Amino acid sequence: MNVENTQVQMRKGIIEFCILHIISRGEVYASDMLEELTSAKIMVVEGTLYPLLTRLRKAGLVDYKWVESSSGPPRKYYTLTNDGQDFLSTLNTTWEELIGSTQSIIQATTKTRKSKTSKPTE
Amino acid sequence: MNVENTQVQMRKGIIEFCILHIISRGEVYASDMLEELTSAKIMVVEGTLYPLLTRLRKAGLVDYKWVESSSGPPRKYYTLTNDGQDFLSTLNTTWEELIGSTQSIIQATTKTRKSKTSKPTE
DNA sequence: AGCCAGTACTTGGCCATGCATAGTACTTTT
DNA sequence: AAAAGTACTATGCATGGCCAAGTACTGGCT
Repeated sequence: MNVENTQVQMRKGIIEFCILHIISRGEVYASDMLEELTSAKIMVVEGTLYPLLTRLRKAGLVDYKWVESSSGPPRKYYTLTNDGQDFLSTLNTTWEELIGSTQSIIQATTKTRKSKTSKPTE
Repeated sequence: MNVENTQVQMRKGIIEFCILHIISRGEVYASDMLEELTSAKIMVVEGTLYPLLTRLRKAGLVDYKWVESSSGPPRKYYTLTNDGQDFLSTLNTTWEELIGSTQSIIQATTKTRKSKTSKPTE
């Protein structure tokens, strides 16, 4: 149990959320997404992103089309499906609730504690 | 890939963060923590909390002492160790960075997109 | 005393995600 | 033709949340 690992765990699920957001703003392919995530200080590697995109496609949340590139192999440009947009809307709500809940916990002071059952330190 | 599962994944690691915060505010036992998490709308069940507390103890981040109860079996009252406090400090920074990064992604508008390599939809 | 309900904690197994690593395929450069 | 670069694919591992069943202690009830 080290800090690095906990930081990884904290990001689980959030990466998916971010990817959906990025795709929702316009057609992109994998390297575009990696660039945006990196510039936002969310470090993601290929081995994480590609399997995730495959999962999203199999779930019907995103779709893609092949577009030939002038410099290399063709690229998969992704778009959100209707289901994907609904999914993202739900996640937006979930995210806000999660932030709110967490903030309420980390900002709570000791006086919040209901001393109904707790009063050790004897 | 359903919403429920994604919501579960989003909370990974964050639960650990919240638990450490709750313990940092004073001695508590498991039911106290469950109560605080529930009132903050973070649904956690015993099967999640107890193994987590065991992990934290084995990692030396928390410690506990047995306190007899007037209504049932004795309870484990948890406290943060020095290592636990250091760990929590680091996580606080991680949390703020994660929030900031995610907000920057979900609030970005299309104009943010660097059209260096991307310009399909022809 | 014997039994049941409530409280607190424990354990084993399942599933999904992030990631490391290696590999395939296509294009351009030399 | 060989090498380098780009884009995508596939496999296997580690971790955490959760379900479910189980253990152990206490107090109330008959």
